[in-house]
Amino acid sequence: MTLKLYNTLTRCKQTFVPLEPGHVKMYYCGVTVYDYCHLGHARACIIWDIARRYLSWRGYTVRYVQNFTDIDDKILNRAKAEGSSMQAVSERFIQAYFEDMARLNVMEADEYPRATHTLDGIKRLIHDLEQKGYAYPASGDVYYSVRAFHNYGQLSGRKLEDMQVGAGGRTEVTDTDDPEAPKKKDPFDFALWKAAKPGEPAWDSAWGAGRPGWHIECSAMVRDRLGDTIDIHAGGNDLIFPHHENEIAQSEPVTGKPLANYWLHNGMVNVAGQKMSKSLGNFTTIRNLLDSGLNPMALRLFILQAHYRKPIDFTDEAIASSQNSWETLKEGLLFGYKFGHSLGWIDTKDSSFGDPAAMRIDADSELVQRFQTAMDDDLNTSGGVAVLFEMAKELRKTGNILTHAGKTDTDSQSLRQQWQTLVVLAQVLGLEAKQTEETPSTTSPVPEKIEALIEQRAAEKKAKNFAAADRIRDQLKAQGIVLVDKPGGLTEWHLE
RNA sequence: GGCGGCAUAGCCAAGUGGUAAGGCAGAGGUCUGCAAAACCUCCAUCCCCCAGUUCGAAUCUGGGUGCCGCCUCCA
Repeated sequence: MTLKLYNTLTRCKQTFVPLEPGHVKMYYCGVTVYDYCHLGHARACIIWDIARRYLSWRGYTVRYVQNFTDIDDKILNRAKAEGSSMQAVSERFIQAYFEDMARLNVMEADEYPRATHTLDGIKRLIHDLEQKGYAYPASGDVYYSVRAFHNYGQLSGRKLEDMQVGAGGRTEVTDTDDPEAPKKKDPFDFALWKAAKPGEPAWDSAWGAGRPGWHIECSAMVRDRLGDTIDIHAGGNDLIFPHHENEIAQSEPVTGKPLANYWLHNGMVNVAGQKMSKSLGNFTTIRNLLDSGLNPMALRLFILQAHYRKPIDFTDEAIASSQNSWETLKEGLLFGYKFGHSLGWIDTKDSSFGDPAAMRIDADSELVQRFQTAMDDDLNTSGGVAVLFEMAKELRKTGNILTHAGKTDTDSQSLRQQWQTLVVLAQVLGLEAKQTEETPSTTSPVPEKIEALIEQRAAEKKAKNFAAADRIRDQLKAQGIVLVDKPGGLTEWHLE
């Protein structure tokens, strides 16, 4: 079986073949750190986290690099508004980023280059572009000459003559507010270097003090950290044009090589059918969402239910559905912790128990194969999740039978295999159930007391004082203790 | 104006030529004093519309309709 990925550059699904067998160089265009991350960022981060996890699971050694854009007008504006500095603002939101991602169980990248740490590489690249005739200085700024690059538009599939300048509605052709407009030879040219403005951070350069434009940092970081050509370049589909188009234009004339072999783009998160974005004001931050009680794994499921290239709609109903879905999956994932001991598994107390890295599963089993087939098809996560649910429901059922009947017909080792397969595959999607989620720390119930109450309830039932019997049941329920009446007048209890 | 995408049950969603995965929600039954839990069962003759190709179409082709994204802030 081969992994196929949809490549924006070629507009089709292609068999993934890395530059170097067994190794993958992957770069994800990360966030501009001027505010807390919202659900849209969560989607991108989770999807590329899963791409990376899946590649690793498929046996590749993945080198995963993600940048932080920490030089930007929006960061500066925020710093000004707060009477703070650009550095202080970006540090704060980088910290917040790490906090949010840890909660979402997004693995850390191998490296997190920042624009402010890549100035040498940026200046070198601009210098090379200038030497080769792709860039020109203009009163302290340096611009990229779009018409000098014949392949311009290859990624986004557009021609310069077909594009409307300012169609995005933010700049107008004759806009006098755009101070760069008169300096550009062509309206489509973009800034590689911006001359310093008074009171703003600036770095020395051959063109005078200033700061880099937005697109150049990614070209420079990829080159510095991963080399001239990488395997996978990922990001939101709103970055295809101009950001990724410009990255190609900046890198390829200098190196003479493709910047990336596979360009992968995720779809947007929508609210009421429209893209979630800062400018529309319809965004929800990750931390707000999680602080309001949404389980991070439920949020993952929300994102995984749809294919990564399609838009997904953020609604209360969808979130509630994901929350309930997670409860189902979680029961399957916790099976080993709840029943392993009673099934005679001897290692349930070991520190490595439940660790997917220590588990060996049957890679040829039908379920694993189905999972892999789905994921091999351009990361069809919703197909993969379906396999997880089938396994989780089966385990939940067995667990329920164990709770209610005390025994099961399925043999212990086979159950162990089923459980481990679920845990391992869930881990590939970054879905993990913490054992601690299960046990409420509020009250540790005293078994003798409960037994006494159960006996008391049985007596009340016998005397047909059902109201009194129900009060006892409700009282225990409030403490998280669920009573199970079984045939023959027996009552058992377990924690919720 | 240019480029691209999407349309499948009450909701979300996979499936891209062989007769509709999965999730959420819902219904009936068993059990029960009633519940809860559990167990069993059910839940799209059909995939936006029209025409065509084919033995066979949700899937391919042509034409519509509707919605969305990008066109120098963007994940």
